[in-house]
Parts: sequence; structure tokens; C-alpha cells
Amino acid sequence: MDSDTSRVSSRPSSPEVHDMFLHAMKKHMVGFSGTVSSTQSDSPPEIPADMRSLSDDEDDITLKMLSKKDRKLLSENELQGMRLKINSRERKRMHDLNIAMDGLREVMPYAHGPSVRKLSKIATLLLARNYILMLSNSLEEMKRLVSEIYGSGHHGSFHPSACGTMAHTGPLPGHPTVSHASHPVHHPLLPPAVSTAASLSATGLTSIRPHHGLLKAPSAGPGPLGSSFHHWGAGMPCPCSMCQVPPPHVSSMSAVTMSRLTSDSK
DNA sequence: TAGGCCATCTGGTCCT
DNA sequence: AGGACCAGATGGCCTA
Repeated sequence: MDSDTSRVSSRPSSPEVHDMFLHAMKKHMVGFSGTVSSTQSDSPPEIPADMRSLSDDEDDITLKMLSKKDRKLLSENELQGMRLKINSRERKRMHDLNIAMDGLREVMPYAHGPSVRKLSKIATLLLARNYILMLSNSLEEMKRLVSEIYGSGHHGSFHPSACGTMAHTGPLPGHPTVSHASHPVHHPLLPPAVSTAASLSATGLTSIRPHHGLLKAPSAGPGPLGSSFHHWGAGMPCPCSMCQVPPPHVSSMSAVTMSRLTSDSK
């Protein structure tokens, strides 16, 4: 379910069982603060001492609840029951949302190793967006190449002009910079035209904290997200279309090359 | 210790 | 009426 089990497991994920009694008690506490913190209500051991003295006397509570002279109390109890139901629904909703978020994380091309921290929600969403943009660009580029090659029969320019718009700027984290020296690499998880620090901040990516160092290994690259996102270091194939086709020094493209290109880019 | 991230509660709003 | 969705508040956990 939640990939960050170590963290999540430290929290009571479904406190509704033991909470029924706790909430009922808290509602009957005289002078109990209206702002009931979640963690307080979720953690039975944290019941204040004065409250524990009440919890010991369950019969007293039951008596109060059943007392017909205090009809308001009953309605409050009903209210509390409703509140518990609503809280439970909300919890379930958020859990489902987290499950979906985990599903998104799983298909994100960042290193999934145990040494890598889980992407935060905001980072996951932003990276997913940029990844989709990159894939869309790659698809368009591929379409253009195919139509250019098979349409006009012109084999002269292999390097896609779309590369210019994809802003291959810095060395990709995990990528050997040398291999891309003549082939600046666009970062697949960055917006197509945003690789500079300035444009990054414009997209809000730089506003994301490096997430406690997504990579615990200190050998992250110097790129904009180099210290945080080590996408291709864990055996993940770089989805960059340029990394899946022959290097640009192959000036003429043979049919064999093209078939490889199309098959590899799937 | 500050700041980031998170889970949960809660009240409000909208929809069916 | 009940449920889904949302945003604000709150407090815990973790890391730099």
C-alpha cells in the first residue's frame, strides 16, 4: 500500500476502532478543548491522566449516555457517531489518494532503490507532469522523424530539431557527461523548455525542497535536480529519445537503424 | 531547533 | 440526507 511503510506504520492508520470509546469520552470531558488534535485522539496511550481516570469508569459513561434526563447528551452522541463516520470516510478517501499517489510514484522514472527516499506528493505531481510533457515531446519528435524519413525520403538530418526546444542543457544525473558532450541531453522530468535555474523556479520545481536528499549516495550530479533526482542510476532506461537512438555522429540513417529506433522507443 | 512532510480532524460546500 | 471533495488547523516525525 504505502511505500513508506516505515513512516506510515508509525502512525495509526485506522484508529476508528479504539477511537469510538475515546471520542465518546472526550466529548463528555468537562473543559476538554474543542480543538482535538488528530494525533491525540488517535493515540490511546496519550490520554491525559485526568482523562484516564474517567476512562476507568466505563459504567459511568454508559450511564451518562443512557440517561434520559440528558437527552442532549444522546444527540451529542449521535453527532459524535456521525463525526466518526465522516472522519473514517475522509481517512479512507485520503488513503485511496495515497494509494493512487504510490501508483504514480511506481511508474515514475526515479530510482526505486532502498537508498532512495520516497518522492513527496508535490514532487511526484510535478515530476509526473514534466515526465508526461517529455513523453509527449518525444512522441511528437518521433512522429515528425518518421514522416520526414518515410515521407520525403530525406535522410540527411537525423538529429531532431525538436531537441532545440527540449533544452538539452546540463549533464543528466547519472548520465556520463562525456557520452552526451556532443549531444546535450534534455532532462525528461523537466519541462521541455525549462532547464535553467531561472525557468525551473518559474515552474516551481526549485521551490521543492530536495526532499532530505532523495539520494543518500553523495555522488549526485550537478544538474538542477542532480542532488535530488537520480533517475537513471538504478538501471532505468533513459526515456529520452536521443538516448534510445544511435548517436548523432551516425549521419545517415539506414532502414535497420530506423527499425531499431522505432522498436526501442516503444 | 527549524522547516518540510504528513495524517488526521473538522467544518463548509456542492452534488446526487 | 448522505456522500464526496476541499481547505484550514493541528500536532507528530524526520532531517539538515
